This record gives sequence, C-alpha cells and structure tokens, in this order.
Amino acid sequence: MKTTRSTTAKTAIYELIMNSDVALSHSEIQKLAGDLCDRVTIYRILDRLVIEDVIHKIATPDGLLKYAVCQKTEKHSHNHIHFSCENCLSVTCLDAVEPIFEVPENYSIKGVNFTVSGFCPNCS
Amino acid sequence: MKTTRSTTAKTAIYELIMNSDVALSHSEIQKLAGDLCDRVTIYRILDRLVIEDVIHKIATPDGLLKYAVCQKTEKHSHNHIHFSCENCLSVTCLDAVEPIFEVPENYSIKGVNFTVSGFCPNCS
DNA sequence: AATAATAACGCAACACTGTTGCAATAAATT
DNA sequence: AATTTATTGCAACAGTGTTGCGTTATTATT
Repeated sequence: MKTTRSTTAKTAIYELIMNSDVALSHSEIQKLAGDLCDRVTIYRILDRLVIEDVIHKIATPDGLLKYAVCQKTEKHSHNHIHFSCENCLSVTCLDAVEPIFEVPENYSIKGVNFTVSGFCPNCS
Repeated sequence: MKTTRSTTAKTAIYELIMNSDVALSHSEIQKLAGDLCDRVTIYRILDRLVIEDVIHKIATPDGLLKYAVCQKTEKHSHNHIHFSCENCLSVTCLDAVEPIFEVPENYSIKGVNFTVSGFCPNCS
C-alpha cells in the first residue's frame, strides 16, 4: 500500500501554514519558503496535506486558492465561515461561527465553502 | 463620463448565461459562443456585466470562476447558496435558500460566496 | 443622413497558475 | 547497510487571465 512520508519540505510548509493567522496561497507560501524546494513540490505537498486532512483549501471570491490549518475543536469541522478582506486580500477562518442553511433533499452534501467578503478589522 | 454600450457580442453572451440553468465558466461560454468574438472580449464583457450587476461571479471550490444570472426576487440578493456538483462539475443557484450566519462586529460585510458541494440530483 | 467622440473590439504578446513525465534523491523498512 | 519506493527537481507544457495598441462600431450630435 502507499504510505506517506514526512520530509523537510513538507514539515516546513506545514509549519508556515500552521503559524500564519491568515490563509496562505501557493505564491505566498513560495515567497515565504524561499529556496526551500521547487514550486512544483509545493503544489504536491499542499495536495498531500489536504488529502491527509491537516490543512484545508479555500477558494476566494476571485478564484484564488488559499490554505489554512483550522482550529480543531471537539470534532473537527470544515463547516465554518471564511472571511476575505477586499482591501488587504487576507483570508481568515471564523471558527466560532457556524452557518445555518438548508438545501433541497435531492442534493447530497459532501462539503461547504462559505466565504464572506468585506473589510477585516484592520482595514475597517 | 463613461457610458456603457450594447454590442452584438455582449447581448449574445448575456443570452447564453441567461438561458443556461447552470453557471457558466469563461471556457464554457467560449465553446458555446463559437467564433462570435475573441476570448479576450469575453473576459471584458463578463467584467462589464458583473459591474452592471446583471450577472454575478461564483468561485467554485476548485477556484474556477463561473457566471450566472440569478432570479431577481422582490429585491435582488446575492445572498444565496450555490451548489457545486463534484461529479458533473455543474454549478447552480439555490435561490430559495438563504443562509443564516453571524460575524464578529468588527468585520464589515460587502458580499457573500456560499458554495455547497456534493452530488446534484442528476448525479445522486 | 452624415459627422464626431469614444466605447468596444481583435490581435499579439505577456504573466501567472497549475500539471505531467521522468530521472535522481531520500525516507522508511528489513 | 541494503532495498523499496515515496518524494523531489527539472523541463516542458497547458490553461487562465491581463495589457497595449491600432482598428471598428455604437451612440450622440449636428
């Protein structure tokens, strides 16, 4: 069977995302990582971390992908709101807030991606 | 002042989006439009239609941008849920459903982008 | 209806984002 | 230490979106 290995690049990138208070895009991670590894490797590491469920992917209203480690509460939930600042373009997880919604019963739900945009506390 | 003009390409593209029951991406519109106009023109027309507030932009969980004309109810609201099918990749507006949520008061809200993903009625 | 002003267009070129194949490297197991 | 193979780097490619500029076509004005 296919196992997963922990490499220097993978741990370093996980640390970057872990220690950031905003969600990071691939290009932001690339800048932060410097010459840690090739940019293709960053893509592959991000994919793996998402599959391993230690980070999650967020699409901003402009279609840019960002990655964040969410606070794991009692049971981990991706069912929370993200805030996307139109001014500084930062994306943050609003872990405390859980949206309430319903969909028609013939739809089956596998995941949610809720993003509210506007101005964050720093930019208001 | 800068005025807006109605051209054949613009009306045709608006018709395409209008008559589609799912949200359309740029490339889908390009295929449907054939040799109606250059692909750069499609980008510019989409931007204008969004600014004119007759269509709205949706980011799928994979960061792909799609465009749709939403049903205008009594007062037009972009504050509804979109459904993104993981199988057929279609995006539809669930106009009837309005999510309930709260954000901390130091955030100011200008827009929302709520996408639920899973399997649509056709793919369940 | 002809003219003038300029929004919109086509084309070419570019920048950014993400993917794939393959040989080389390094992590985990024996 | 040797073996297995997951992971990496590199090169090349594909898709997505943008910009500049000369030309075309829409709209308003005469």
